[in-house]
Amino acid sequence: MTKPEIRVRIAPSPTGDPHIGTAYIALFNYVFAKKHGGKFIIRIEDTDQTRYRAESEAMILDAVRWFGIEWDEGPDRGGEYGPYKQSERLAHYQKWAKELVSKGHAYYCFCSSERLAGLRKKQTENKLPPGYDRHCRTLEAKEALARVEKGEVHVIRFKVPSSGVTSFEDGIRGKVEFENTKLDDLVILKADGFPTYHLASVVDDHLMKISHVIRGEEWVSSTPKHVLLYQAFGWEPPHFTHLNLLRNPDKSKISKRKHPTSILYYKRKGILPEVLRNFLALMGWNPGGDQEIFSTEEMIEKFSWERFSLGGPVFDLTKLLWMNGQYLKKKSDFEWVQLLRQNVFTEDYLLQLIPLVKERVCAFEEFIDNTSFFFNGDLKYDEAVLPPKGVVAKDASNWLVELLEKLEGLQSWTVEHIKEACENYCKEKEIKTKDLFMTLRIVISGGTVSPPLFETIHVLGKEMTRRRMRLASDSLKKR
RNA sequence: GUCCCCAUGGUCUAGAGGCCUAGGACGUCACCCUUUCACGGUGAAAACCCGGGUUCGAAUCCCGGUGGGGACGCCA
Repeated sequence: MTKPEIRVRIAPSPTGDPHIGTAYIALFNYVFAKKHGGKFIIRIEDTDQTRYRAESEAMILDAVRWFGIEWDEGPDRGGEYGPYKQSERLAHYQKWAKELVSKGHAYYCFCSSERLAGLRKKQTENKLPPGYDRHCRTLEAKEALARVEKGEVHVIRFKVPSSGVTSFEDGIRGKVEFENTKLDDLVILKADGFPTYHLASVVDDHLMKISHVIRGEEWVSSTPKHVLLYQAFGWEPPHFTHLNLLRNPDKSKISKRKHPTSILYYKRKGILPEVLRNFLALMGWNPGGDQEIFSTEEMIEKFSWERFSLGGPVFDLTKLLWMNGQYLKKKSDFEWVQLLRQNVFTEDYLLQLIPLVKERVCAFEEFIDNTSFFFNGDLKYDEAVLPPKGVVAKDASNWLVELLEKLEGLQSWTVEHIKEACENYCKEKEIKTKDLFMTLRIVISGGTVSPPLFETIHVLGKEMTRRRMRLASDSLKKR
């Protein structure tokens, strides 16, 4: 008998920027797979049509590739168990959801979102744990089917047993138990025919022969639901391992409001991918002893879950920067030239910059001065001049926060969209464009003189813009 | 509110009952090196959440509290 193959996956959902948490989870999945000669798979979980961003999928794949871990199967390279995009696998989920209905493990539910919202509100007000009241669970199967056939809007819910205990063996936490009475009947198939995460991941993990599910701690409390689903299907569940979540400096789950979370930010900043891997590895794991600098190959060689400690690690930019310096010092001068050409002075970036400064530069000696803020990280400027005359610091801080939200919501990062968002915001808030734009100019460029604002923001990119606006609004708030 | 997870300096961590006078790293401070800055070197301040057990002995095991986090969506 040969041992079953180790197969692990990451399942990012294309709803925004490639997330540092994805890189973290990916690293441990990858290392675990390589340690045991297994396969590492990427599956795109695009089952939420409302939050779906077309450009996000390619960005995530590119970011993971940059991060330096290669996948064996995935949406772009296929594999034996494809397709690797959930939106292309809808038939599976519908089939298996109906299977559960016919076996009596799931039922049609016709409750409206309004009813559910009202229910939740009432439960919360009465200090009860929110959850579905199983209103449709007792419907006659025949009657329900008739309503479905009539075209009534419905979802499919899973029938959680009303007694008993569901447990699983976590790879690093040991046995975790939940009482079934504490679980509610989760939706597995939405009204639009798309599956929820719970159904899709269980079906796919089974179909793709995933042996170990290594994911973030936020999934611990839904794992019993997944185990129950496996049981209902009559499938063998995979091994589950839940990693601690990366934290903001205030210990809450890492979030872009409080900490840069985009992988692109770190890339843009000039962090080497091998440093990010080394640093992330240290968030919970270490090779033993005092060694802190190590390659991913070394990590694979020495890896075991026994050396993984729980407790949410705060992601410390300062130490990351120190480590990056350690690596950079060891690079040869020639390697530096290569790295600078590949990461900083790229043809592509220079071509974006030149049109912005061409008219204001008479000789190349002026080029650096005119573009330095495009290459710098966090800027230094006199905060006193940030709020326009007659505006209090706190208001200016709010402008930045609110405008940033608008910019985050943009469907694409184009000059037109940025311009529109900024101008609309001024109109909405009855702010003088001159006031907002000067503040913004200083925040973005560090000075009162710069190339055209929207073009500048566009070229600077979302990650840096976000960082500078957040930093500025935070320090304004404190004034 | 309910359930689940976690708990060593400000931060990342070592520590698997005596090796702990709790080790390393980042950061901080001081000094040295140096025309400056940085690097580098030396040193310092800084932690076992609290209370009960178990044990000859507990940072380490058990229980309870406290604290932090996560989850409770037709989001993942």
